[in-house]
Amino acid sequence: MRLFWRHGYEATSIADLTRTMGISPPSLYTAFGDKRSLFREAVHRYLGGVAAVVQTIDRAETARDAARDLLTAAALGDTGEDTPPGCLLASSIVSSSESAEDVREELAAIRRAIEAALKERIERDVRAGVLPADFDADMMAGLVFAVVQGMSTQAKDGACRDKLLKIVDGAMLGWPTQQ
Amino acid sequence: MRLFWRHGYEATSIADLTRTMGISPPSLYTAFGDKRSLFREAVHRYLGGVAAVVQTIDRAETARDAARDLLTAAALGDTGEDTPPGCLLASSIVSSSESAEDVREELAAIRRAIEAALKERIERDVRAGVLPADFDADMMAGLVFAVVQGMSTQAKDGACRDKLLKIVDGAMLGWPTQQ
DNA sequence: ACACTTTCATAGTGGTCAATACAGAATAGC
DNA sequence: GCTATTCTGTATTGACCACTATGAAAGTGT
Repeated sequence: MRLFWRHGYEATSIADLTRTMGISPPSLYTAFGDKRSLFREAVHRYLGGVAAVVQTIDRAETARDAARDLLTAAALGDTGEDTPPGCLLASSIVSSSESAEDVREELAAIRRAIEAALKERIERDVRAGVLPADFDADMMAGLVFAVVQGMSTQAKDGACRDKLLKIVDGAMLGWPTQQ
Repeated sequence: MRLFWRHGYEATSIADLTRTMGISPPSLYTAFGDKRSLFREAVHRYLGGVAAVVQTIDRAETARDAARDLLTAAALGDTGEDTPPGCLLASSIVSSSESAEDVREELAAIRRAIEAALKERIERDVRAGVLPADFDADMMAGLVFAVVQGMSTQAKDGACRDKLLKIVDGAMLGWPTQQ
């Protein structure tokens, strides 16, 4: 997983993977099918399942908490001491060859699904009066995920954890103050 | 340039380039040296030079204008009708193999340079009293560039222009109201 | 102890990569 | 008209890609 995380999907070769995992290519293929399936497995382990992420969003105290939790988790995950910089989901396939386009689209679908869950969580708070009626769920969910994506690249560019946590604070400035 | 823009640096092959440009490999190599130099040339044409971008930031009326202009230009550029979705600078090398790591670092340096220029522009406005004394330049410049990066990925994921322009508005909510 | 199944690594498969050697065409100089 | 020189396209280079066929080694049941 670390290799995909560090170098992305296409730049990670089967030979790299077998060398690191200490197994031979046929073992890898009988265990995982093909490179694509192995990558899917890595993404699943990374996220702990899309459903789990969506559930965490739904069960947050408020939409604001959900947004801040997502951003903070991303900032911390992007700058873990024992893990590669950046986010596997955000950075492992951004631009791809046509042969990997469908893998890219799978990741994009996951990103959209999580963003949609946050948007619905925001709309729920708007309906409940927790957030103002003119609070734009589409805008704020989009902003949160743009920032998640952007922080991943910044981490790869060398940004430190404090920098990313500042960005999280900056991204939350548009939310109404608690009171 | 369009090929690099659409598929990224590593996923674009010399064969793709020569086919599209209508020239043969030796012509390309005598004209540009190698793939790396050709890519550098493409980035230069895309940005119109880093110095020009920095100058635009410096010459903006206010730091706020500079930030909004950057974000808006990115949102429009990411969703041009006649150009590939996303941003060449932001998306053409995010994760790379070790052999392309130095090209990636070159792009990262450009991104950092532009962000640093915006940060300094903000600090100038803080010193001049245009922005409050506690306005965090590092935070807001970081936020702007995280959003620029994130919008590029969202555009590649299929986001439309209106969505990105909304995100721009969201990213600007943290700035003090004009008056 | 022996036949049989399963496991796994070596050694390749065809294909594509960035980059170039070389041969033929076109142009210039006289 | 003829040689010399500069281009340009084809074909090739060695390296690496995802993936697999084959054969050796290790168990396992009797």
